[in-house]
Amino acid sequence: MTEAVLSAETVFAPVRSQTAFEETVERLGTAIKLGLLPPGTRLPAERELCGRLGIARSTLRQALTALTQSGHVFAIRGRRGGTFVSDPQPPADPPSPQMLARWRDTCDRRLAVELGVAVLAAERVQAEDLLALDELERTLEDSLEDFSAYRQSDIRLHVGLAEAAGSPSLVRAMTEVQGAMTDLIAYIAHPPQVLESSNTQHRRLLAAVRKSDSLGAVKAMTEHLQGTEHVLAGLLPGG
Amino acid sequence: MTEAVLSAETVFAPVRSQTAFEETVERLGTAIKLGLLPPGTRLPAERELCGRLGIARSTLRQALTALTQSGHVFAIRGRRGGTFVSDPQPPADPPSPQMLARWRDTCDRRLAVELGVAVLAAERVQAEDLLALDELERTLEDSLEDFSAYRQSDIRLHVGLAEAAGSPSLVRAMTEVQGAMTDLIAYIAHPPQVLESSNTQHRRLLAAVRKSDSLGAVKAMTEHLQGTEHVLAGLLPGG
DNA sequence: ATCGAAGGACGGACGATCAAACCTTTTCTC
DNA sequence: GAGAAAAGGTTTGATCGTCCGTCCTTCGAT
Repeated sequence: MTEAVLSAETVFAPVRSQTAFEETVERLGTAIKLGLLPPGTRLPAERELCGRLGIARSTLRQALTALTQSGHVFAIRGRRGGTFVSDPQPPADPPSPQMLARWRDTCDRRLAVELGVAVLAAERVQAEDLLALDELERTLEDSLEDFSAYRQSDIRLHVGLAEAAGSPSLVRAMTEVQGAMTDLIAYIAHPPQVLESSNTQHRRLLAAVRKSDSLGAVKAMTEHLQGTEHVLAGLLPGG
Repeated sequence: MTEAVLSAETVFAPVRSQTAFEETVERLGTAIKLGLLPPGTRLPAERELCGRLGIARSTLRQALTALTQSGHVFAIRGRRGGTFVSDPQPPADPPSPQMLARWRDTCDRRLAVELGVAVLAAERVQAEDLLALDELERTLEDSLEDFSAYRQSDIRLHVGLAEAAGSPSLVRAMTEVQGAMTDLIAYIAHPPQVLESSNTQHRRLLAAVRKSDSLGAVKAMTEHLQGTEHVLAGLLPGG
């Protein structure tokens, strides 16, 4: 009976109606911040992109204008013009208070996505996926001194795992949740030794995935995520 | 490099902008179908509910009208009136073609949510939660002959676990994904022996959660979900 | 010099949503 | 029995987001 009441809390919680404009800014902005669309990348032409996104061109232009003003993209007119990802990217802005207030919930969501991805990747990974993932892991080894570069490749690795898991929803969820995590950890110092231990976990994770060892992948991933969570718990309120 | 292309596929995928009206019908309808709002339940008064949902009263009424016409709720006027969940509920309509086409993706999403919930519940469950979960598990034992009743309690158990996990997002995600699963499995026969083995897995799951054995919970949950997936794989295309 | 492909700008139409009233029904209270 | 109160039901107008179509501007390729 107390259960019905608890569920009702979430059933009757506010409906979050993002507009197409907001959602587009979010999607493109996150992809850019995560490095999924690296600096210099040319976006599809407006007339094509609005079709792909399923929105009107005017709505897409609103989003692109916002991203232009925030410095994430710039436009070049004329033939061979287009909209390009800026280089360098503008500095990330500090996490919002609401973001900080919900940091644990964000970590929980991330946990779910990453565990699901770990299990499915272990079940479904292809040889070619493993080659790409190994390459990314090697890149990570060489980026211990540059957190920005490290984080970029780290994201690629995790999103790459989601792609190897073969679930479109989980790829989407992974990018969303990595975007949220990036906002949280951008301002936190990550000394090389922390990244080193993170890499150890990456290796264990990939080894388990290679052996199709779902449980091993879960174990490695759990430890991997606990590292982040402990750091955040020490620095943020409500830890 | 091939990776950037793959990610772009999902980055540029259509933005799905549900209207407040649609989202409200979905939320309330799912909660009702899942039994989170049992027949006879009185919803909060319109003037209060629209405030809680963060929408205008006219929008809420659109949603309530839709749910009334589909037979899920009915309204009584006058003082002491209100909007009530119908008893009995209208029969579920068959899964849509798109639903069937994406069934594997739905299972993947479910896997992620359930694994995350399993791990977090094992870490955070309270004694009182365990009492309620045990009670639900006992109810399940007595419902082997009535799949409708079984499914209802099954959902309660899984949502209850999500609540024990203490993550609002995961409670929401769990109800969403259980709603999707319900659409998929409503028309599939579930003989008592299948439910019996499902119960065995429930017991193992709860035992692991009780021992704060995250890995055991993951293992039990994985096996539990594989049962469903195998059944679906045998009956639906793309298996 | 011209054409084509790209971004840029404008305006009308439409639908979803909101806000604020007001109406009708029923029950509780005095 | 006469309100008052609490609920659903109705109406109206304004606002905003979005779509669609059209046209303008820029500039590299031919």
